[in-house]
Amino acid sequence: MAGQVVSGGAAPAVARLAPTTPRPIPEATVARLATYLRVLLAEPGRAVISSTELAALAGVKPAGLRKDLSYLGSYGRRGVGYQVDTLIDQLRRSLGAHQAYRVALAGVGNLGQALAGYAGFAGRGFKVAALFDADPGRVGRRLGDLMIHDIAEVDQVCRAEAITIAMIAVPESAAQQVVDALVGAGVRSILNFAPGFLTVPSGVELRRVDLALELQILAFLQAGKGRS
Amino acid sequence: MAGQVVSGGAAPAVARLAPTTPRPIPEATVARLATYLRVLLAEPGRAVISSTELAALAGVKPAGLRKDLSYLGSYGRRGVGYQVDTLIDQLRRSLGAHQAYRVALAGVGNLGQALAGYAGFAGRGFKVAALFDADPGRVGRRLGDLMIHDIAEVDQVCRAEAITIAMIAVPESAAQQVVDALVGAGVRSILNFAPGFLTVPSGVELRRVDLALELQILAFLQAGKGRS
DNA sequence: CTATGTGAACTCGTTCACAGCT
DNA sequence: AGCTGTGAACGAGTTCACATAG
Repeated sequence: MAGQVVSGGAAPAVARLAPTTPRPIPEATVARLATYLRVLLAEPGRAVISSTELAALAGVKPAGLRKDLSYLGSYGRRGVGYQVDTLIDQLRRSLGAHQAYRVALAGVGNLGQALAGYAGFAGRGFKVAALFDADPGRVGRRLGDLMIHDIAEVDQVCRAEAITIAMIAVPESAAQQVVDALVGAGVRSILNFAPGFLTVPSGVELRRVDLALELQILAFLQAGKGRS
Repeated sequence: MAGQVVSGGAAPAVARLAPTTPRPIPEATVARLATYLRVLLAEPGRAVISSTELAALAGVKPAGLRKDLSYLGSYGRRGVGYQVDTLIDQLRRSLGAHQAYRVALAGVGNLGQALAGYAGFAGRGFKVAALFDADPGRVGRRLGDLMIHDIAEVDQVCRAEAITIAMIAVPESAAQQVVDALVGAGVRSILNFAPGFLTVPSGVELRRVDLALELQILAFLQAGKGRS
């Protein structure tokens, strides 16, 4: 299943026996681990931090934080806390955040342009490295320092750039065929901003961000149906 | 908080009079209900639909769909299926989607401008009705058909417009004080696009959309998938 | 004595199988 | 017979309490 993806070369020199990572990490935990990493990086000049302190900064409970961290092994000192730089390193390793990912973006309309210029990606290890659109009026133009390619070139460009992660912000009617094209181009992870149900082959991850849905949930809660 | 969950167990002898929802609806179900509504609205000229058909369109399993719909009462006909217009009406009512919500948007930068112009909101019952920013270079300018107000005017404008839902797309460093200002202005539901942990008083709902986080989860799944 | 690591209880949501209308 | 409605089993994830290490 795992298609070999050539990225930059260099095989990991030491295949060290993992001291720990026996358990599968729940996705909810992964999301929080990313939060802990972000918080720690924003807390400079700190040598050691306790679960209570870090939990407060991240908005979770201490016990839950310790359980989350336990998934990546025992990197805390009992009676002391966690060594910050060690913890950052382990979080980066577990999240795969030790490298910078280059992502493709399909759909350079209203939302797509914002994603292409979103400053929040860079600091978290992501760089929008290729733009695609189907509109002839957009293809060939530049956005920031990138040229907008025709969606038909997705295969050529993604393989040349070794891109395996993509975001799509195209109209719902075009979403499925764009997904198919991306998958055909070797993309294995897709973040979809279009509403609607899309299918991908097994081995490809698809996540959806539905902006209107988030508002609908808020409206529901406000209407008092989910009272506390 | 969620009180004791009284699991089902209605005695047959007790006549049930209220047509309204007796059980609390899980948030995960609410999200799917909104999906069913969207799918149904995109399926015109259809009188009746079965759980199997609707489930296929929404990408869920038939049994799960029936359980979801059961939270809003029994509006299906056994042996037949669901009356589409009745179902749409009930979904709208339960979701609070029978009315159009007017939402405020704080932060009219890169992402904020995209949200202000996002076409997907209108069809789902939301209209961006007020814009705010702290940058003097933006305040007073127009975006679409709205004027950008100074964030200091949030109280005045939100109360005048009776706005109770807001989105914030401001830098992380300003997010908490913007939230505080919105809450002070009577906003009870906030969708936050800034990373970071924010606090709100009880009675106010806060949801977060972290774009970089979604990519990080994808990167994790791609790199270190639980299997081993 | 302090703070971590984790088994175990508990809560919440999903899946299943079948009972109950039409 | 067909399809819905739902109790009950199941599983994932969270919380808790305490054993454990420094």
